[in-house]
Amino acid sequence: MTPLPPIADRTLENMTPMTLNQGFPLPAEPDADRAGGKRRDSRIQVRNREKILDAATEIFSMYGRRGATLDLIAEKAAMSKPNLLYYFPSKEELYLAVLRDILEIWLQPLKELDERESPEREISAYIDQKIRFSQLYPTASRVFANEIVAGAPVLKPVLDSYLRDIVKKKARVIRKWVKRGELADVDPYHLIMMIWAVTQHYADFAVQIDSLLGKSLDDGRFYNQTRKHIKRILMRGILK
Amino acid sequence: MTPLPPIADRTLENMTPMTLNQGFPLPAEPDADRAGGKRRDSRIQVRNREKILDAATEIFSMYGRRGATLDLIAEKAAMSKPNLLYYFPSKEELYLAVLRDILEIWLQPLKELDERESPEREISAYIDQKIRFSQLYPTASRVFANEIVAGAPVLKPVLDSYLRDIVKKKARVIRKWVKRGELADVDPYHLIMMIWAVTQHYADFAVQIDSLLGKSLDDGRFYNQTRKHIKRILMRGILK
DNA sequence: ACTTAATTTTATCTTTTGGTAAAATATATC
DNA sequence: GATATATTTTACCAAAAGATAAAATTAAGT
Repeated sequence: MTPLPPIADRTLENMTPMTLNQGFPLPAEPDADRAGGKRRDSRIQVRNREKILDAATEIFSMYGRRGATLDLIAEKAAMSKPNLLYYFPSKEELYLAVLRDILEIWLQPLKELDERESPEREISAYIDQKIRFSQLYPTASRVFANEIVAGAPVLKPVLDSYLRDIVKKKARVIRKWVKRGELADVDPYHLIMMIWAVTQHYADFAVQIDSLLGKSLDDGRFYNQTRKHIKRILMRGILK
Repeated sequence: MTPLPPIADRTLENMTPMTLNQGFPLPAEPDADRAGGKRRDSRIQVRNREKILDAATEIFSMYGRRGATLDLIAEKAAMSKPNLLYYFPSKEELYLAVLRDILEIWLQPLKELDERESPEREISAYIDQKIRFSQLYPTASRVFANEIVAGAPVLKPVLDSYLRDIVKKKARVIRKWVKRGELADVDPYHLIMMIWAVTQHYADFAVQIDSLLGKSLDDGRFYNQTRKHIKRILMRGILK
C-alpha cells in the first residue's frame, strides 16, 4: 500500500449546502414565494433556517422522526414553536429538509470512484472520505441511520431509484478492477456495504465507542488511528 | 483458512429466553406478585406477554423508544391498550423488558471467545454467531441499534459497566493472540468494532440492502454468501 | 354449580403535541 | 419618518397518547 494521497479539493469540507442541494432527488420545497416576487434568503432567513436545521438534526438524531417534537427543536433553536413553523411549514417538511441536506453529501464520495485510477488509491480515498464524513457530521449520520433503521419510511423511494443506480454503476467499476486482476475476487456490493458499515459505525454508534474506549472521532489521534486501522484491515483483505 | 467448524451447541437458536434473562444487568421488574403468593406465568400470561413483546419489538424497531405508541403496539398485539397495560405497567417498562430480552443474547457470543483456541477458529466462529443473530433477530437488532444511535438513553449505564468489562476482557484475549504471533498486529477494540459494524449492518440497514440488492438474510443463499464474504475479507485482513 | 381470582373491556382523564389565528413588534424602503 | 413588509409573540385548538378506574367477563379451584 502506498501512502495516502492528499485528500483532493473535492472534499466534504469544501462543499457548501448550495452545491449539495443541486439536483437532489427528493422533491424540493415548492418555494412559491420567490416566484411570487417576495425576497427570500434575507440575512435573518438564512441564519434562522440554519439554526433550525442544526437543532432539528440534533433532535431528530436523538429521538427519530416520530419521537422528535417541535417543542424540543424550537427550544434547542432558541425560538418559539410558531416562529419555527414560520420557517418550515410542518414537522414533516423540516424532516425532509434535514434529510435533503444530509443525503447528497452522504453519497457524494461514492460518485467519485473512478475506474481509470487504481483500486488501491480509489478505495483508500473512498474510505477516507466516509470516515471523514463520520467525523464531521456525526449527528447527521445518525439521522440518516435512524431513518434507515426505521425502515426508510421517507427515503425508500430514493434508495430504490437514485442510490440503486449509483451503486450499480460503482459496482461495475469494482468488478472491472477485479477482472483486471488488480483486486481480489470480492463481491462489489458486499465490499461497498462493508465500507459503509465500518465507517458509519463510528458516527452512528458513537456512544458505544465512547463507553468502551472513552474516545471519539473528535480526538484527532483517535480519528487517525481508526482511519488507518480500518484501511489496513480492509485493504489487506481485498488487494491481491 | 480451514473450513468452518460446525456451530457448537452453544448457538443462539438453543437459548431460551429463560437462559437469557439470568443475571442481566438491567434492574429486573420488581415481580412482587410472585412473592405475594399469586400464581404468575399461567398459560395465558406467558402467551400474552410474548405476544406483546413481539409486537413491541417490531414497533420500537420502526419508531424508536419515543416514537412508538402503546396504541400501535396494542394493535399489533391484537389487544386493547388497557389490556396491554395490565401486563406491562408502562411504556417505559415495556421498552426495558424488550431491551433486556435483546441484550444478553446480543452479547453472549462475545463472552465465548476463548484464548486457548486458535484465533482463526474463534474469530471465525464469532463472526458466524453475529451474522446468525442478524439473521434470526433482525428486528431486535434494530431496536438495539435505535437505542444506541439515539445515544443509549437507557442502556448507557450498561455500556459503561457490564459491556465495558466484557469487551476489555476479550480485548486481552485478542492481544494475546497478537503477541503469540497468531494474528497480525491489529487493535483488539477496533477489530471488535469492525466485526460488530459489518455483521449488524445486514440487520440494521436491511431496507437499504433490500433496495440495492433485492436480497435479505432470510434468503439462505444470500445469507451464506454474505457470511463467507465477510469472513473472507476480514480473516484475510487480520491473519498473519 | 359456586366462588374466587384473573383477564378484558368501556369510559374517561390529563398531558403532550402539531398546528393556527391574529395581534404585536421589528426591519426595510421610499 | 411614514409605510409596507417581514418576523415574532401570545393565546389557543383539536387530536393523539399515556395512563387509570371500575365494571364486565372469563377461567380456575373446589
